[in-house]
Amino acid sequence: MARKKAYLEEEVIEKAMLLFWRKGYESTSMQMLEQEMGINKFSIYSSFGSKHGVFLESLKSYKKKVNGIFEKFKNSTNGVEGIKEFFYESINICHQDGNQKGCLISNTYNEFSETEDELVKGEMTSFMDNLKTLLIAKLSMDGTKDEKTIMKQANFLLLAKHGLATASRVNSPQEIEDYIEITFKNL
Amino acid sequence: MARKKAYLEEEVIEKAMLLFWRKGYESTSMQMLEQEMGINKFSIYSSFGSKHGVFLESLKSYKKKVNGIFEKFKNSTNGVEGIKEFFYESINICHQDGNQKGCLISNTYNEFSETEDELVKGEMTSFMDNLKTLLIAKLSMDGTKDEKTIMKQANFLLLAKHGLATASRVNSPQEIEDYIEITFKNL
DNA sequence: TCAATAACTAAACGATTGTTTAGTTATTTT
DNA sequence: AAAATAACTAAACAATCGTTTAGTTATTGA
Repeated sequence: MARKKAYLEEEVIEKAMLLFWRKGYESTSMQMLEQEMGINKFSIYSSFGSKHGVFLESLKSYKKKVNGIFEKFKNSTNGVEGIKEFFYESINICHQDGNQKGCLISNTYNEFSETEDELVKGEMTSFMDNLKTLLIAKLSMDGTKDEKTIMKQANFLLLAKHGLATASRVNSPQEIEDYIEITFKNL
Repeated sequence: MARKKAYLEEEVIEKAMLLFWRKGYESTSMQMLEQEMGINKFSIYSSFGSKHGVFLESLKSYKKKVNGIFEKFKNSTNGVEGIKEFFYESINICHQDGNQKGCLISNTYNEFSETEDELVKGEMTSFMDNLKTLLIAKLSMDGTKDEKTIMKQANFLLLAKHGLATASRVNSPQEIEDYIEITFKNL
């Protein structure tokens, strides 16, 4: 055939993801992406079609990153304690490398909430829906709570998780620690 | 002297604020501001110097808007119950006019957290610090809690308030209602 | 070895960003 | 009424945005 690609798409997307994670979508330019991904615009466009395409692939890459702790949470059998562990592990990812860049999913959720980008928003919504279903399952595990309580607590935790991810960009570790402790005190 | 201004700066800033509130800073263009404020670029620049200047004035305008409920909270004498009322009134502002645009302060906090804009970030931080001081005062009111507990609960509520304001853009009223209910059950 | 083909470089694309400026209109004071 | 002055209109500014395209380089299969 012809010349081979001098880069692996998976690798350059990982780099793009890290940039989007730090800066958000709108504030990241193609110029920055060129530099960070180490390939030029032509290559970016021939591999991913558009800036939007790079972003969607970056979201996939991030999901792979969190998939480990998500699977572990899915397989946990210790109810509320499993949820708490999941929260702590999620926060650890947010603080990775000493950064405070939050969670890419939550950041994206916030940034795109007022846009018309139904594709990205759909990705976010499905993620939240999956999390809610999982929370309900874990809360039901010990069999002591009625359905109404379970639904309320699931909504509470869903919002807490999103708020926590967002807050991890600006709040101190102590504030976050205190928040988690009290959140799980009465469940 | 000479010709009079055909607009009131206070009025056009109110309109700019509503636009920033809806779209955020970066996604709002001068073209949009012209249209929304009803005056042209020259007038905007002669009155406020720059887009950044318009934004800072808009933040002031928003603070005036929330100042009422903030003062009421400051003067409340019923401890935790006063905090809860303050939370509900804050959420009502977020959902004003049937919109779901969150709280401009929290939105700005999120959008600017990774920028170098120390001016805007300073405004946000001082706002949060004031809130924290106030929360500590209200939590101390009944005199039953030790200092350590008070600090933890203040951190918890600070994060809850920010998370709530952020979540109000994307979560349903039911989810928010459930969140507040359980949040205050844990105190 | 050589035509075929895909990946590369680099420059330019039109559109839009925030900002400025030249020229016109309206109001004020003497 | 006329000179002075500030607010207005509208066009253009340079810079940057995401995207495309023409031309070159490297690798492939025949």
